[in-house]
Amino acid sequence: MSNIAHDTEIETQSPGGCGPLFPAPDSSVKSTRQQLFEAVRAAGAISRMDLSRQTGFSPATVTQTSADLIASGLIEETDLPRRDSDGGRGRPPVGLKVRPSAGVVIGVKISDRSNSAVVLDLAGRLLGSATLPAPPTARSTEEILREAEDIVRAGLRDAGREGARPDAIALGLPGMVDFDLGRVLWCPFMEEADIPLRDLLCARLGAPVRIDNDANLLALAELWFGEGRGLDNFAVVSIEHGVGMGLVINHRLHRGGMGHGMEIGHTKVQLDGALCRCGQRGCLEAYVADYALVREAHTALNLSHQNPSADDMLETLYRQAKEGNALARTIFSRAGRYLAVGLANVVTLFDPALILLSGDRLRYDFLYAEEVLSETRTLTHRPGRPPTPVEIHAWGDLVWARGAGALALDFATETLVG
Amino acid sequence: MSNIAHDTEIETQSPGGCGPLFPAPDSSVKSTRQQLFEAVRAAGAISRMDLSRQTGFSPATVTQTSADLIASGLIEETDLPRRDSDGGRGRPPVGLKVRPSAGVVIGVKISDRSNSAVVLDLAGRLLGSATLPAPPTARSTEEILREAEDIVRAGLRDAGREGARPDAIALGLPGMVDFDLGRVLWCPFMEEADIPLRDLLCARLGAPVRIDNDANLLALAELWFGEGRGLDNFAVVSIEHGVGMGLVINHRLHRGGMGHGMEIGHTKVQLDGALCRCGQRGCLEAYVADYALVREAHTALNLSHQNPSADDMLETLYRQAKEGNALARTIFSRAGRYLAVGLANVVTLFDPALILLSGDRLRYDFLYAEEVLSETRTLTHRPGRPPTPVEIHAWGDLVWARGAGALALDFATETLVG
DNA sequence: ATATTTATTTTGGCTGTCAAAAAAATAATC
DNA sequence: GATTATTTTTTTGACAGCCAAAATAAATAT
Repeated sequence: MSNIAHDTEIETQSPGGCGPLFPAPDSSVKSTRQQLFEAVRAAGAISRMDLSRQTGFSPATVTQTSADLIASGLIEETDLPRRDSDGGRGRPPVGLKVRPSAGVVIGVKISDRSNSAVVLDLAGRLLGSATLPAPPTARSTEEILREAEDIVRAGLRDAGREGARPDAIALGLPGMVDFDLGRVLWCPFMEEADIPLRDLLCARLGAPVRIDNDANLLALAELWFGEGRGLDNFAVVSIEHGVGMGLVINHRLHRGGMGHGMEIGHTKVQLDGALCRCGQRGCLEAYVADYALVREAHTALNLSHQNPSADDMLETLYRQAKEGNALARTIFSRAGRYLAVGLANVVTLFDPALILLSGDRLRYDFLYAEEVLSETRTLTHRPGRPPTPVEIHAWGDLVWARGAGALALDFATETLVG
Repeated sequence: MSNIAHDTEIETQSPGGCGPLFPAPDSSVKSTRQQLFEAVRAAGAISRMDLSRQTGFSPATVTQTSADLIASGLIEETDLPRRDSDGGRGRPPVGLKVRPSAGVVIGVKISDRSNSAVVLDLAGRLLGSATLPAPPTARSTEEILREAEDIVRAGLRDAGREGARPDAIALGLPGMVDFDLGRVLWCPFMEEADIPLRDLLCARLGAPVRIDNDANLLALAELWFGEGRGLDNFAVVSIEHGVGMGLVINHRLHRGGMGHGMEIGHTKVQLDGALCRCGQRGCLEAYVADYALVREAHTALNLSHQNPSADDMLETLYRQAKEGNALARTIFSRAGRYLAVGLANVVTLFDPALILLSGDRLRYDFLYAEEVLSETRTLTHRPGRPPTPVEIHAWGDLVWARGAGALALDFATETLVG
């Protein structure tokens, strides 16, 4: 017979109701105006009917709202490339596109090698860019501010808009950045910590500013301009000095519970493993980052009497591996295996639709080798399910700035259109 | 001078526009009616003014909509507990609460030990429950359907609603479940694979059905009835036969890119590590799951001549560890260390506001020991940031069914209120 | 009793959205 | 070349939803 049992500890939950508690009214709902504007920008050029079909708004609403957006100078009519689909009968559609001069935004990336900036119009098109060498030393907040100012100015000059006041500026840098508060909690090349950089920049540059972690910028670059545009969710993993990750969930960048970046570099791939610069052992970064490879190269290449720079050392190690030096090869191959474990864990935990690998070209041959990808596939093999695709995406040096540009674009759109 | 460089590969992206591409009009927007209903349920009992303040709708709208909801028989007025805050001057507020008889839903959990069900009213209150032993053998789809029917009937009987037609039923089971398609891709105790169980159940039980992975149910139980109600995001990790995880992001259960559960159990904690039943090596599960412990117990306890059940063996191992048997202790302590690595990786990657540990009481002493939690803290230590809280949450056996109840409640709400 | 305070309802109006009809602009057909 | 078919876009009129402000209700304080 039925062995019915009551669960007494649950019975007592009555006073408070049930269901998720929402802290504030959901602010993520965009106005029709903004939705349509963004759909126009996403499409490049699109007819009113297609807009209606894509967004679900009625043709009447699209006509009205687009008239409104045109009157505001935000979009304009344009020719539409001939669509060969059905004969071409009927009234030909007229395209809508973002009016380029509706706004200007700037995306900036500050790093320990070079600073760069892109200048974009409100349609997301590149108006100009600039790259300036960055000092290799630790820098004060004041220096960072000046560098930001310089690179912004150089970018505007290249775009032929000297002295223009951008509608939004976004700046990315490595380290721990609290996006919501606009503070740099820690940055590898900054002397000070916990700096309210966003507000300082805002005051200095006379434009609204957002700051973010550079790994997030990569994800934004893919989401806005690259592979990720059509995907519900994906992860971008980048190997530079550290190992970073940006995660897009449901078409939006996910910044984690505390508002900081996702730190794949410090996931543990080995219990009691190699020492990481964070002080812990077994971090992925301690196996695949620059300094980890250099550390091993130091031993393997027997270069301890010289004192070459880290970059040179890495270069040498890389060359030797390519020439067939077994020791040098094992260094890369071990790093590669651990990288595969790290990637596999991301796949297993998040199950993203795609993983994009990004970073310095130097590393492609070894760390992004087919061997690593195949090991990742092995480690995540699930019967009956296709393996998560892992792609290597090589961009130019301006990706980061481009991602920052996307962030700025998003911000400016809210201000100008919303 | 400025070392300006153009990035040619980007210049050529013009045709397609930029920004995320949204596949379909965002369907996640709820009607005012439903938002207010859910706010009432979340609060338990709440005045119209408080409702207005919480949801951001004007008092006028709240009055109108609540009148509408009352007319539909979904909510009703109620007394409000005296609020001592300010003197108690002015017109006393009138409470609103969900009308209990507005609907009935059932949450069901099928497992390899016992099946259970809870019957809830639309306010989320427990009307009745039932638990029936489950056969330890592999079961056919037909058997699962019959068991589901039985446990639903037993639940309704316990709730004194024999023969009632529930407004929604949700069912959870271990394994791989495709929520969106309503299919069981694989379940440890089912003979067949890739079964459209949702639709089969729907036909059999005559009510709308949803099915989900049991780890997700735990997360839903916490989100609706437990610790997670007030949190933006959190993870629930459960150790049973396998190791599962449910992840709540932004007040919503995240089901992963492919729609399946997050599989923390198969994250790799050791390169070339212990063999897992999934065929791979180094999975967390291969160190902390039942069968892993039993495997080691087999060696340690020197019981190979007998043939005790896995449960008995675990019990023996546990007792011996408690009595001070060093070998038995090392088994648990190693498992604990790997669990710490697994948890640390979740913290590092997701940065959730809270991690809840859930599972069988038996395991609390060793796998959920303070030692493990402290190791997790060590492995995730970030200077300047407080450690991610990890809590052990002990529920009764009905948690899973309760989580399924939440899922059913959500479904029924949409149908009845939306 | 009267003033004060807080909650709720009523009123009137505004905004956004849509369905349906009309208009516009083309190709196909006779 | 006129007519018809087809597709896009605009116009029209109406309705739903939400709100601000005023009015009403129900209590406490004086």
